Formats: sequence, structure tokens, C-alpha cells
Amino acid sequence: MHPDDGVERPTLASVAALAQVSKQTVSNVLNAPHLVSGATLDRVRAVIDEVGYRPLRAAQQMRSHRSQLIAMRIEPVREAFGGSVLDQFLHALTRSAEESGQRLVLFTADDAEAEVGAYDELVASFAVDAFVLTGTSHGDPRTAWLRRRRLPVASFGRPWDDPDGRSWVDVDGAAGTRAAVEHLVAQGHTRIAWLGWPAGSGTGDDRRAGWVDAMSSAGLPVAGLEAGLPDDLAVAQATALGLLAARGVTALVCASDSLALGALGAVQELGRRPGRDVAVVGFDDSPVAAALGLTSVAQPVVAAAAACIELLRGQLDPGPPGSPAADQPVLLPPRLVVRASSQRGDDAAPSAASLPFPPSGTH
Amino acid sequence: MHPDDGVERPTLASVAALAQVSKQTVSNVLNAPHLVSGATLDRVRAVIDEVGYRPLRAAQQMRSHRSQLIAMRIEPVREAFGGSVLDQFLHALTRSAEESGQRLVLFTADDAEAEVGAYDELVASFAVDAFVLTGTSHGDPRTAWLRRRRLPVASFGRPWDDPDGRSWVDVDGAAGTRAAVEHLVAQGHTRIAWLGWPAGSGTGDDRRAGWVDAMSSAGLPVAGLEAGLPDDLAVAQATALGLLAARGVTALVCASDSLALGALGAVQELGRRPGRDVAVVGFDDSPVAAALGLTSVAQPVVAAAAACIELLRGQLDPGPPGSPAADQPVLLPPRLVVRASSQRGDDAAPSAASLPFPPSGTH
DNA sequence: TGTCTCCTTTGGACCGATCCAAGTGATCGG
DNA sequence: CCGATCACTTGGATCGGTCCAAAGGAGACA
Repeated sequence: MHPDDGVERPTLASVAALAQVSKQTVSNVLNAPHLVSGATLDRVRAVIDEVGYRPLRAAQQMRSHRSQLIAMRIEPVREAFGGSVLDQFLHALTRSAEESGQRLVLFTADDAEAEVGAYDELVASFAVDAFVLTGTSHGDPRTAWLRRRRLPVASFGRPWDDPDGRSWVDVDGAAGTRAAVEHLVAQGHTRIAWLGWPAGSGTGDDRRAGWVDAMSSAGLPVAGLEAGLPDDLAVAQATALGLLAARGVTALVCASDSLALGALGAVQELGRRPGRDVAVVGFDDSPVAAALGLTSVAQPVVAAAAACIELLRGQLDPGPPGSPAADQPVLLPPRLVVRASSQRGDDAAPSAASLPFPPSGTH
Repeated sequence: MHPDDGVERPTLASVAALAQVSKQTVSNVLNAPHLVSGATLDRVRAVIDEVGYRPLRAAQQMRSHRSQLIAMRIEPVREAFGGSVLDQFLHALTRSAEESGQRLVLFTADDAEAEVGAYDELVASFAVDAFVLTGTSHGDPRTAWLRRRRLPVASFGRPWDDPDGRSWVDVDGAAGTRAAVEHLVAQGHTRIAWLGWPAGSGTGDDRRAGWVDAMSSAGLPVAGLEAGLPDDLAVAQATALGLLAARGVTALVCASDSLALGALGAVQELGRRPGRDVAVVGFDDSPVAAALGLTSVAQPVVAAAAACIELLRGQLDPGPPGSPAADQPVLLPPRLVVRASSQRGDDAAPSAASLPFPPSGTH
């Protein structure tokens, strides 16, 4: 015999019948318990627990017009190792959503047009309540579409091209690189270079700004100590080689872990010891960074996800007119994870990971 | 003025009114067009297109008891770099699901108990139609729960401990390592070592079997040429060092990219050139492998995702009694992605990525 | 011309919740 | 002793689709 076989799913009506009350009373027990007398409350709750009743969302949705679903686009193939940030974010978001009784539905889209098509389908068919966007450019037709429909939206990542945008959550990249520089200065470094992306990307410029900022605060020069390149390991290695050899650089702060990996390669290629002789700091704290003992700036994805859900909550149930607007942008500070690649310290410290990193073979 | 503002969502009734037919006819146009006359068909379709009508799933669900939702658990933090396989799978699955009009909902769970709780919530509240499992162990209470409820399930990954399990899709790991060995043999290698995980993991044993198999087919010895270790870069580096130095090994096939990375480190540490002197092959084709020019075995995640959806389809709408059972297990062949780390070839080939890999610094 | 099909279209109940308004007693003040 | 108030409970309409059974009309056949 299968214990749960053939058992019909309990409904409001079946619970009501068992508890000998009306459907409405059962509904009240769940949604407005203050309207129900103590005795009835206990009796109904007992039945609910016993049969394991849960309201069917689809039925609730018909009246309430709330699906309790939040949609998020999942990107095709992520850049180098950076993908892990979005993956961690996705996980954290799923968790935050479930804590408020909601669920995440995924969708894909190859271009802006397909994305709007997906919005349409999700809103019209599944009636999703809200969207979480990543890698946003707020000026584009997609955001416009969502705004026009007045759909609750939260972005992970600032809308760089739209200073009026509200409802975003982001990580303070400048604070991250600032912390990195301060850490390096504390280690005695003075020639600290910046290995970043070409100017123009909001995120990249933000991270670079922290380096500039912290360097000037420390009274250190930045001229000639920076490079903007694509997020490619080999290019980074070649560039870092130049900075190390010609500019007397002893520390490199990088806009990503990919770039940092290239930098580590260059250090190795010159026969210098990572950490001891030359410090390298990456960004995003990818699994590779952990495996290789690379110091990196970790994004607070859990907090970011929670903030996104909170932003959506504020838009979904706007409080009474006088209440504080909950849809303020949120800027979160990242955390510097110090590992062997930036520590001169006693050999005791970098015990865990060896630092594999080497000459660019036959180039 | 906002074009789409204040416009009520079209419903079956509103479309029917516009097309001057009954609700049922509109429903037939969508679900049973053969019952509707040509003229009416055209007229109703025109209205549907014009107002952009789409049936509301929640309403359909009430009668049909189908939510068109598929649930999948998203894992907390993934192992080293291997996570990327599951991420790619998730993306592919999302896409395959949308192609059949379904959507993926995510959930998290910290332990088996929480997972069953999540199942319960998803089935009772959201009425999800099916589950996709990853990292399955079919003997455990979770699978039993799903079976008892007769819920459609597809697993990505064989149920190693339950040979009776059906409805799974997996990648033929043995075929992957076999291809790797054959590739290395073709390059002239004869001392080909195996860097794997401790015996006992189904996946690990499977991959090792391919190595054993291909080696014996090629008439090569395997004795003393293998090691089983945790998926740790530093440990792998030390172990590979031993194999290379003491055993005359010239090629290493690894159970993961993390292990392969460690192996590359060992090669570098010995002052040998990766690819030219010592070949290394990884598994999973993570982004890191691509960035470093590491040859690796790529899993056909897109095909795997499609197969999972197909398995579920078969369980959701079982054809007529006589029709072929569609719920047969699927075993997919992986693909060897050859890069510089395993090619002795002319220097022209490994042009792209330099091969950073290095002595284990101060150990 | 009448009736029996077949093709097309229609009305109404129903899925499982919530919302609203109205119905019970019991209590209470006058 | 009676109507008003309060605390609690109930019936019925409703959301937006699908299922079922029956109705209407045209053509076929006798």
C-alpha cells in the first residue's frame, strides 16, 4: 500500500467539511485569524495540519492577481570566471524569495527583442509579479517596456546610463579597490598599478576610481601605472609584464580575477614570488581565486539579493501614503578577502594553497 | 500618454465579445481549431493577434491541473570550477523548457529534510508538474517521496546506487576519458597517468574506467600510474609532481579541471613545457580551461537538458498504451576539446593563450 | 417535403481560492 | 423587555479559463 496514494489534494472545501465550518471560516483562519473564535481556530488548524492543507496559488491568483512569482533572466554563457558572481547571486535570490513566500522563474533571451517577448509571455501567461534584472542598461527598450506596464523591477547593478533610475542594488566597486590599495599600502607597497578594462564601462570605471582615490589619499602617484584591456588572461599577462619590468611596480590591483590571473602569470614569468615580491589582487572572488590563493574583492551577493527582494516588496505593497519610501537605491560595501597573493607575511600564513604561476611558455 | 496604460488584460470573454462569438469558440480556436469554421477561425485569430491575448495559465491550471512549471533545486556553492557545468545545464534546461511552453522554478534546500519540505510546498502550493534532479542518490528519502506521489522526475546524473532507476540522463564519462587517452596515444604518449578521485564516487569511477579501458586497448600499462585524491589543486600538484618525477609519466588525464590545473602546476614546477613535454587533460571544460588553454572533456549539456525535458514530456503525456515507452535512460557522449596543453604540434597552433603554470612557490 | 446526419456554435457548471454583504446569537444599555 | 452593538459565522458572486451536453442550421437521403 502506498500511504499517499490516490488521496485527493485537500482543498478549502474539504478542510471546511472536516472541521464542520464554512469555507470562509477556514479562509479566515489563514488570512484573518483575529476574526475567528479561539475554539474554532484550534479545531480548524488541527484539521489543516492533519491533512496538510495548503492553499493553491493558482486559485488565490485568480482573485488577488498575484502569482508570487519573480522572473529573472539567466545569461547564456558567462564571461571568464566572473560568472560565479551571478550564480551566487541567483542562489541567494532564490533563497531570499522563498523566505517571503515567492519563487523565482527563469527565462532566457538572445537579444533585446526576444527579451521583451519573454516579458510579455511571462506577464500575460504566468502573471509574474516582478522582475529582477542584471547587467542592466536602463535606457534600452526593455526597461521602458517594464516601466510602461508599471511592473515592479529591481536591478542588480547600477543603471549607469540613467542617473534617475531608482530601485537598484549594487556593490560599491570603488570601495573594494580602495580597500585593496589600503591593504597593499599597509604592506609597504608604493608602486601600485591598476589593471582594468577600457574606459566606458560603468563597473570598470567605478572600480578604477577607487584605486585613483586611495592612491591619492596615500599620496602615491598613479601616472603611467595603469592599463585598460579586454578581460583576457594572455593580454593581461603581457601587459602586467610590461608594468612590472619597466615601471618598478610591486603590486597590481585588477578589475577582475581573469586579469589578476594574467598578472600572476607575469609575476611568475619574471621569476618573482607572488605575495612575497609582488602582490596581486583580483575582483569577484571566484572559485579560481580561492583555489590559487589569490587575494580578491568579494561581492556581498547575499545582502544584494535580500536588498533586491526588499525593493520589490516595497513596490508590491506600497505602505500607507505617509510611510517611508522603501524604494531607495542600495549600495553595498564589498569585502577584501586576503590570501597569499598579497601577503609578504611569515611563511606560516600562506599554508593552504601553493601559488601555481608561471612563465608564458612558448610565446 | 502611455499607450499601454490602464488597458485591461484581455481575457477569453473580451476576445469573444470583440469577435462576436462565444467564449467556447475562442477556446476552440486555440485548442481545437478543427472544430471551427474557416471564416470564424480567421476572425477570432485576428482579434487575438490584435489585442495580444494569451490564456492565463493559472486559470487553465484550475481545470487541467497542469501548471507548466518544472522545479529544480539550485545548489548552494558549487565545487571548485566544476560549478560551471551545472550552470550551463541550468541555462540549457531553461531554454529547453521554454521551447515546450514550460518554465523552470528554482528552490533551495540545505538538507534532505528541507528538500522534501520544498517538494511538498512546490507541489501543494504551486502545483509544479515535474522535477529535475541533479546530483542524485536515488535510494534516499527524497526520491522515494517523489515516486510515491507519482511525480514526473528526470535526473541529470545516473542513480549509481539504484540500478533500477529509469528516467535519467547522463554523460558517458568513460567515453570522455577514453577519447582523451586515444588522443594522447595518437600524440605518441605511452606513460599516461590517471589523476582521479578516491574510489567510491560513481562519476569518478566511471571516468577512471575509461582510462583503464583505453589504456588496455592500446596495450599500455596502468600499474602505478594512478592516484585518487580530493578535488584540490595543491594536493593534485604535489601528487602529479611525484608521478612525473618518479614514474616517467608524460601525460596526465584528470577527473576534473581543478586536478588538471594542479597537474599543470607540477609540470611547470619541473621546468617542463605543458603540451610540448607533458600533456594534461582535464574534465568539464570550465571557463578556466578555456582561458588557460587546457584540453578538457566537455559535457553536452544542451543535449542533456533537452533529453531531460523529453523524459518529462513522456511521463506527463504517456502516449497510447501500445506506443514506445519514451522514458528510457539516455547516455550521451562527451566531446574532447583539444587545446595547447595536450598538443606537441607546431608552434602555430597554440597561438591564443599562453600557458601560465608554475612552481609551487614557497612550499 | 420530412427526417436524419454532420458541422458549427453555444450556455452553463466547474476548478479553488477570496471578497463582500448579510445572517446568527449573545451581550448590553435604556 | 426590546432594540442596538458586537463577535463570530455564513452564503453567494467572482476571477479566467476548460469540460460537457445540448442547440441550431445546412445538406443528404428517402
